[in-house]
Amino acid sequence: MTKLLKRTHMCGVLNTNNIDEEVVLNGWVQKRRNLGGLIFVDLRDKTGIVQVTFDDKIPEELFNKADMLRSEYVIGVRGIVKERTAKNSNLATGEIEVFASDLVIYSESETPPIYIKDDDNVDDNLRLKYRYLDLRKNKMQKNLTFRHNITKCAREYFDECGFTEVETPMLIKPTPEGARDYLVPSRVNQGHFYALPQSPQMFKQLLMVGGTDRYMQIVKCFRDEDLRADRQPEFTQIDLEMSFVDVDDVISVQEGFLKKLFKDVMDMDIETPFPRIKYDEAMERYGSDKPDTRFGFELKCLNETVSGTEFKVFADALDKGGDVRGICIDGGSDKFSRKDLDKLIDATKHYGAKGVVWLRVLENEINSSVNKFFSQEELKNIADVFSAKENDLILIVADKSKVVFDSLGFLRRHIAGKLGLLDDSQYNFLWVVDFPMFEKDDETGEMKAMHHPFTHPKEEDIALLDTEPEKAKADAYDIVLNGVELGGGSIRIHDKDLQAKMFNVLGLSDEECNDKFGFLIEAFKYGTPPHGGLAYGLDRLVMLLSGEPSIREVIAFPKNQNAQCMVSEAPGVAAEEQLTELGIKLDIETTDNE
RNA sequence: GGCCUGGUAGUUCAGUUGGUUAGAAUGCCAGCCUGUCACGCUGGAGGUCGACGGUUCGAGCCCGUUCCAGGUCGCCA
Repeated sequence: MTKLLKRTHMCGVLNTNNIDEEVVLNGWVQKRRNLGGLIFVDLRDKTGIVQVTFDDKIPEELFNKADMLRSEYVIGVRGIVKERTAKNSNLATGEIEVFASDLVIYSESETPPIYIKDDDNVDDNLRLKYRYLDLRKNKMQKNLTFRHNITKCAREYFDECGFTEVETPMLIKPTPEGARDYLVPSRVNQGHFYALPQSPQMFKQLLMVGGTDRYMQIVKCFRDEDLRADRQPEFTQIDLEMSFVDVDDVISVQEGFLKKLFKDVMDMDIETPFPRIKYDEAMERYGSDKPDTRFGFELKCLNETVSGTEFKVFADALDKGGDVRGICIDGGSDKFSRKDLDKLIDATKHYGAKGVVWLRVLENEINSSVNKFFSQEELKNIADVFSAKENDLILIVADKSKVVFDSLGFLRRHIAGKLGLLDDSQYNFLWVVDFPMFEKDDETGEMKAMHHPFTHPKEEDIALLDTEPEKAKADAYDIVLNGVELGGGSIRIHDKDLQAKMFNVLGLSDEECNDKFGFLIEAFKYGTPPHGGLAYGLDRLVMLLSGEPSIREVIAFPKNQNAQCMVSEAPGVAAEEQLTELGIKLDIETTDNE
């Protein structure tokens, strides 16, 4: 065992106040620069980098040892802090350096496959495979600390508000609804499976029945769905539930949290209460249920303006009960060439749009892709809906509503990005409220709960459940920041008759209900407080506040797009004995990593 | 499952119309160097061009198949 030099200071905190102090530092060699009779070593730990200097006043043996140092060697150094003769303003510790008097090499390192540098540009896969090296980057350590500060703030705030952190089980009953479950076989109950929770939803409601009053948990959740830049198979929620509350109560507690959060971790004062917008209005104006309100380009409906038109695309859409809507890009006409427009139009095809009609408002006329079908006067009428002025660009989509909203919602945000209108320093919070209770499954035509089956309808819409359930709105809300859904929740049903009605609309038989939610329904028989809650996507929250483009940057060991852990190579093949013990026979061949 | 982009040195990339020995930067190794901090200078090593097949006198480049990665749509109560 090498001698341990007991650390007295972290590298990144040394400054001119430490001059003439003897310090002991531990860390990794960022870089060695040998100038011949003088060796500089940049020493790094999670706080930063400091320069250690070896000169010819030290014993030759020590100097030679310093010459052996290579990147990522782990060392201990004893030395005296001195003011630098040549200062480095790019380095936080650039005013000083440490003249070494002792050096211990704890461990050597092979040449690392990735650079330990914040601004590197290395293949994601390589970063994930060597995540422990990647994590040595100052930026990654900052992100982990930042995440820690956010969870710390959440625990403090909700504790002050009377919440109790309670752990709910990780091995729960599979639910065939919603996202795909991760299944865990039970050895003791062969042929039976646990699921890993997609959220602690039912258990947190049981806690309310159990008198916990206010619950919070920072909790891992699991969904076996395809990955995205902002979606991992295991992710973390700040999960909350409160008894004896209505929508306003939940919202005001959360606004208090976000205000404190921004003060504590961003040192920013944000204004509360946040604006609230109804779901229908969000769709009408932004084509999205999570609108980014940092810029304009709001949607306008053209159904009336173009009614009676002979242009087949518009007429067809209207005939079929669809919509004709558009957005106006202020001063956008000369920023997008014909080729650019073609690219934009092509990109909207992902969202089902078969085409996009464009209008350029010029000095004395309106140029458009549909000049053949519309008179100048008709085009002018369209432009007037947007109060368009010279050099504006209008983009119109006609199709069924969902396609129109999705396409324009995409175009709106995409174009804002291209025009550099997404200001990272601006934080626009928004509550989207009054979500519909149900959505129709396109394939089966069945009604599905938009949020989940325990969501409370708005008081005035309860009667609609019997007559026109598709029109019923819910006491459900999402918190949206700059176009990203940070969290969502609802007031829950606590009345068993109303719950029965809800299941009825969803087309669930008593048997199905019992099978899926029996224990919750049973619990509700014994005195249930009115309750509601909300859950934040912690990873997204950290991503957004740290300005990272992907949640992988704020998760220590994320999965790659195929849901594999590149470090440990999970998932792996189970041993034959394990499977036998579990009573599981595979009907496919598996091998380890090809 | 669909679509888009990519895969060439340890790493990041370039590679012309298909042409002879596949380049650059950086990293690595060795030597020199006392104020560097992207140290400098000199020299050196380093390649199954993702894989397989095809076309061709000749393939990093063209064609087909396939694997891998990222993004995205579907999916995500």
